[in-house]
Amino acid sequence: MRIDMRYPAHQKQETRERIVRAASRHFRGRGGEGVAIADLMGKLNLTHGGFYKHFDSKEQLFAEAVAKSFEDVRAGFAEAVVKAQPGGELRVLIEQYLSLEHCANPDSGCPLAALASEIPRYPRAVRVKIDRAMRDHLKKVSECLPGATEKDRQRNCLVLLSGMSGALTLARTVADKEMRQSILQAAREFYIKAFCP
Amino acid sequence: MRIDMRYPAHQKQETRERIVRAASRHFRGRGGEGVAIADLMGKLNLTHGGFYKHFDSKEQLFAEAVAKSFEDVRAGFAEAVVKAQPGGELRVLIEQYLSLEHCANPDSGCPLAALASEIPRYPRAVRVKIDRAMRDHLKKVSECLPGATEKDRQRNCLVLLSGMSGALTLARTVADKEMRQSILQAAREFYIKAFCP
DNA sequence: TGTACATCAGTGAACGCGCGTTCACTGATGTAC
DNA sequence: TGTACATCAGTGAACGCGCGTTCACTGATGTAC
Repeated sequence: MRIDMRYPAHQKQETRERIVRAASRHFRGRGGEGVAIADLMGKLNLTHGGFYKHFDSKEQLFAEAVAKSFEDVRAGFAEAVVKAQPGGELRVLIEQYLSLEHCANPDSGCPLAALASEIPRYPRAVRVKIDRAMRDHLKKVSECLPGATEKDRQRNCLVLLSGMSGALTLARTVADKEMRQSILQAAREFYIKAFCP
Repeated sequence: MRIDMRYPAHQKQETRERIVRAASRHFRGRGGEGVAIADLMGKLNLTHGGFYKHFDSKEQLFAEAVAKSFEDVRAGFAEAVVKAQPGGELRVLIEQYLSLEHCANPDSGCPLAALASEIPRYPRAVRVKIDRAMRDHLKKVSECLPGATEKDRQRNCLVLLSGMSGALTLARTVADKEMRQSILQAAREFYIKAFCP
């Protein structure tokens, strides 16, 4: 009897990560119900059947993909922030978040803006996972914010991030380009004034 | 040959309105894809086939229902505002919007918070219709806001409404009740300080 | 070094269900005469 | 006042499609000996 029959290679892990990465973009771009497993796998030159070798369900993938999206966004923040002059980090963060570019590219942007209104409708297990990722995100981003105590900074961060995501979503909703611009601009000015020392 | 064969009664109009009203609640509560025509009609003791005597498509209904939702919300505002002491209208509006009650009842609440992130994915025709309703809403609500010119007030209104809807959506997303409370409270304090003279 | 073989990621057909939309129909309404 | 009949809101079976999930399979990997 064999007891030590090892599985081959770590390639599985890699495939799994490719799926999550692709899903993260697709979900943000098209919403939870706009993404079909077969399509998603097809984009990676895989067939849909294999999906269940990696995930229990589409919902599980959704939760992981959203969590991953927060990390993505933070990476984008970090990139922008190092280019900022000292003291101007927060301003850069706000300007980037409320940019036309972010507005036009939901699939690589903030998952809160892209998916927020559908998340509350997912089952608790999914939401708990997303919740954790979000708190983590909040905690990390709050380091850039003003506030005497950590609690203060986190409260500010909550308000800033939710406010900006609301403004971005609103901008994406309106059909008129000019209106979109002016929403973004008004929000930029407001949040910079409110939060940048 | 008869030329003047009138249709019977105005009852059709009434049915149509009942459908829009029910849809307005259902869509807010479950999202665009969470509502099935047959279900919706069933709730009104009608069968699904008749739906197409009133609407071209589900999307058309969605657009109308969302537009209707804005009116609903305004009616709720108006009700709260008359109870406020003079000068305190805006504060009441903010407190009501960011209340636990609004948070717990998306189906009778703000469509922006309930549906915002899926609207951008609808075809242009739908968005244009929703857009018009939203501008109308904005214009009317902006009368309660501070600001020297009408443009100023509208800009403020844009920022306030989008910000609050972001905060409300975030509160609905988190799984933990205490966190939900503290999001709402932080946002309430912030927006009251920022906008109430 | 070579051969048998267990494992398991990935394949693709099939299942089953939900649901938007169509369509032939029914029966109540109310006008024409 | 009564009767024939056109209209059309509402019915419910049927169609067709998309899609999540399952399952028997294949073939490459790499271990055992």
